[in-house]
Amino acid sequence: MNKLETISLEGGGDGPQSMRVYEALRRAILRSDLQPGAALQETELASHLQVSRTPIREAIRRLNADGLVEVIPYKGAFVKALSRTEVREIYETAEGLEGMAAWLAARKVAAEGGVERLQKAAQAMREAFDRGDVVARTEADTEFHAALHELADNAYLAQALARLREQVHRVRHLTARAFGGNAASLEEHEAACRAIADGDAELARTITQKHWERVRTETLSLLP
Amino acid sequence: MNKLETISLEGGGDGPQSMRVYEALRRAILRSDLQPGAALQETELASHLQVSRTPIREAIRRLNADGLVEVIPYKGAFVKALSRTEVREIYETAEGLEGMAAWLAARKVAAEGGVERLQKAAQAMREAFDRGDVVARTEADTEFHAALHELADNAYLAQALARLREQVHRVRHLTARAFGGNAASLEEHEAACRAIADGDAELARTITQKHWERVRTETLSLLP
DNA sequence: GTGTCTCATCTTGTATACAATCTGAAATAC
DNA sequence: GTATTTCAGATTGTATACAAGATGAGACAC
Repeated sequence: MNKLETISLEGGGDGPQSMRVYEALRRAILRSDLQPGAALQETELASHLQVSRTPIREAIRRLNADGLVEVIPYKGAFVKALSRTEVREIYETAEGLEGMAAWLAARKVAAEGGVERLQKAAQAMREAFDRGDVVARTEADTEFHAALHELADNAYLAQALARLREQVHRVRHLTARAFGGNAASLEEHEAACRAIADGDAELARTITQKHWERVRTETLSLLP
Repeated sequence: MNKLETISLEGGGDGPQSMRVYEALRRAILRSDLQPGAALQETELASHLQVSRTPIREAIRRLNADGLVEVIPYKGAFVKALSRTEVREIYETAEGLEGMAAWLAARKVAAEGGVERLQKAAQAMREAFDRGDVVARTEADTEFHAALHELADNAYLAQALARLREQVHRVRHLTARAFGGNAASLEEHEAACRAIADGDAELARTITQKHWERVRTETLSLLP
C-alpha cells in the first residue's frame, strides 16, 4: 500500500497542472513518501490528484529526465532505486562537475572578485557547526553551493549539479546523516573557499575533488 | 519555411511511436535540418509525420530534457540556439565530466587492466589522420570516447557525456570543422591514453581537462 | 506434477475533442 | 498619430475514448 495520501498539489506553484503534479511527485520522492521501487500508476495518481492521466504522464517523463524515475515502455514508471553502484556513480559525477565549478569560480574571482557571498556562507557554516545548529548548517551549506554555482557562471553546469544535489539528498536520507557533513567536511569547504578567494583555480578544483572523493568513500562505507 | 520534408520516421527503431518521433526530430536537429530557433509546432509535425499530437508532445519534452529544445508554456517549443555563452558552458561541463572519466578509467586500468580497446582506437585515429581519412578519423574518435566511457564504468556520467557530445556535434556543424580535430588534438588523445595505460589517474585527468580547455578556446575564437 | 497455451484483465500508448492561454490586428479613444 | 482595448484566430494544455501490449490465472496436454 503506497502512501498516496501524503501527495498533494497544494504547496506547488501556479503554472500548468503538469508542472504542479511534477513538483508534487518530486517532493514525494525526495521525502521518501514514495519509496525506491514504488510504481507510479497513472490511473491511480490521476484519480488521487483529481486530474487526468495526461499531466500525470508529462510529470513522470520529466521526473525520468531528472533521473528520479525509471520508465519502462508498456510496463510502467518506478521510483529509481539507489543501489550502491548508482550512489557511487552520482558522487563521482558530482566530483567532476563541482570540481569544475570550483575551478571556474576561482578564475572568475581572480579576474573580477566577488567572493564575499561564498565567504559569508562558509563562515555561517562554521558558526552553525560550533553552535550545533543542524538546520542552520544545512541552510548555510545550501547557500555555499548556491554561491559557488553563481561564481562558476555556468547555467548548464549548475543545472546538472542541481539534479545531482537532489540525488545526494536522497542518499543522505538513506544513510540518515545530516546534510552539512562533519568537521572534516567543514574544513574542506573553508579550504576550497580560501583557494577560490586566492584565485588559485587548480587548487580549488583539487580540494573540491578530494572533498567529494572522501564523502563518496565515507558514504559507501555506510551502505550494504 | 521549415524543411519538414527531410524529417521522417523511416530510419528509426521499432519502439513506441513517441520514441520514433523523438529520434526523427533529434536527427533533424543534429543535422541542422531544424535550425536553431525554429519552432516545433505540434499540429504541423503531427500532420507531417502522420501521428497524433500526443507522441509529438512526448518527443518534444524528451528533447527538452536533452537540452536540444526549449519549451515555453503556452507558447511553444523551439530548437535551442547555441549562443557563444552556451557553447562555452557546454565545453566547460565536458571538461569536468570527461576529466573525471579519464581519472576513473586510469584507476580502473591500474587495478585490472583492459586498456587495449582504448589504445587500438587511439592508434586508428593516428593512422586515419596520417592518411587524411576524415571519416575514419571521426569513427575512431567516437570509438575512443566509447572505450573511455566503458573504462570509466559510470553509466550516469556516460549518459551526461552522451548528451554533451551531441551538443558538441552541433557546434562542430556550426564552425564547419571536422570532428576528430587537428594534430594537437590527436597528440592529446594519445597522451591521455598513455596516462590511462600507466594508471596515472591525476595525469589522465589533467591532460583531458587541458584538451577540452584548448578545444574550448579554439572553438570560441571561431564564433562571433 | 510440470510445462505450455489461452484468454480475460489491467496498464500503458495513442487519437481526438475540448478548454485555457497567447498573439496580433482592427477598432476605438484621446 | 499614438496608445489602449477588444476580439478572433491560432497554439498549447487537458480530458477522455480507444488501441496495443503486458500480466497472470486457469485449462489442458503429457
